[in-house]
Amino acid sequence: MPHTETSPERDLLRSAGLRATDPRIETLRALETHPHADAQEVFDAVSSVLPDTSLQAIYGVLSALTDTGLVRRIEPAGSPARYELRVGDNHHHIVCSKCGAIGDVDCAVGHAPCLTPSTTSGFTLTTAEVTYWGLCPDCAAAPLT
Amino acid sequence: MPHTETSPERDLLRSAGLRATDPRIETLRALETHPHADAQEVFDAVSSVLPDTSLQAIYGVLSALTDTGLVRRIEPAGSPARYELRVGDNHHHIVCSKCGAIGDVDCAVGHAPCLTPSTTSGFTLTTAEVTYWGLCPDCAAAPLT
DNA sequence: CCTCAGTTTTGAATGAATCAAAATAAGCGC
DNA sequence: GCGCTTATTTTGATTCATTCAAAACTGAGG
Repeated sequence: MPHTETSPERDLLRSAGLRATDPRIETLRALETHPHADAQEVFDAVSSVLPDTSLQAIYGVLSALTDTGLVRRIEPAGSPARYELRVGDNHHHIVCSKCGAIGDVDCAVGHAPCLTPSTTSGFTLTTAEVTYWGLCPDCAAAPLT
Repeated sequence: MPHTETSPERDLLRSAGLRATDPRIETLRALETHPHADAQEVFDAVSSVLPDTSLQAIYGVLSALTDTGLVRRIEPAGSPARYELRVGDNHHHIVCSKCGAIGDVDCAVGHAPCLTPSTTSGFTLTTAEVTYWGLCPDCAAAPLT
């Protein structure tokens, strides 16, 4: 009888109109523990609790969660897609250009105007996305490798 | 005797310390004609002039040009890598979330401060990248398909 | 014009992600 | 609680963009 009991993850799934399955519940838990994990990392984490889970199931879960807005997908250049729980929304990401590590960055200061482009080539603008690039603490500390 | 004559592309390559080969010259020309082209599109354009060129050669050319800063590589989520000639640097990109088309956008207004994050999770910041998302004129005109 | 390192060709391999059919199970109504 | 229906997962194969590697070639300095 898998997960007859209630849980925050179960409620979250149900309120989004999704069935509360074990892989989905464990995927949400994995993302709590591993922010910015990619599909493989989520799979590894879920597998340790549900050994019969397939990687394809994880892809399916992640895309269902992304479609319903429970999870956000980020795709930095040169990195596989990464996922994070949607927690409010005022933050961007900083990516280590050496090792690919990702950090959260609070919304830039003084910027409501910043993200308004001056021209849009005829496009209808819906969102602006900011990605910062730099070095994570570890890579900055080991510049000579 | 391929390209003994001088040309803007040849000079550009030589001044970057690269050998002026036909595939490189034609790749630069292809990017003048096709801004934001991906490797396949560059290959198609170059092939029409140099039928013996291989796709792998194009990948090699693009990575040499990118490494020397002659060309900039952009990688919007869900799109293969795209390339553009480095022309000054005050612009960002707007991507059509429906068809993937890309447009240039002049630097956002009033923004020197905008791209300064308030916290950086311990990362050393080097650059900030802005990507706008929206609908291109064509996709905005055909919302019912 | 010759030589050699930088390039390209040719052919194969990788990694991330998607597709599809069959098997399974969540949660509705009874 | 019990089936039924449909959403979800499993299983297995496939696509696409990109990279790797060895051999053949060629630009350009001497």
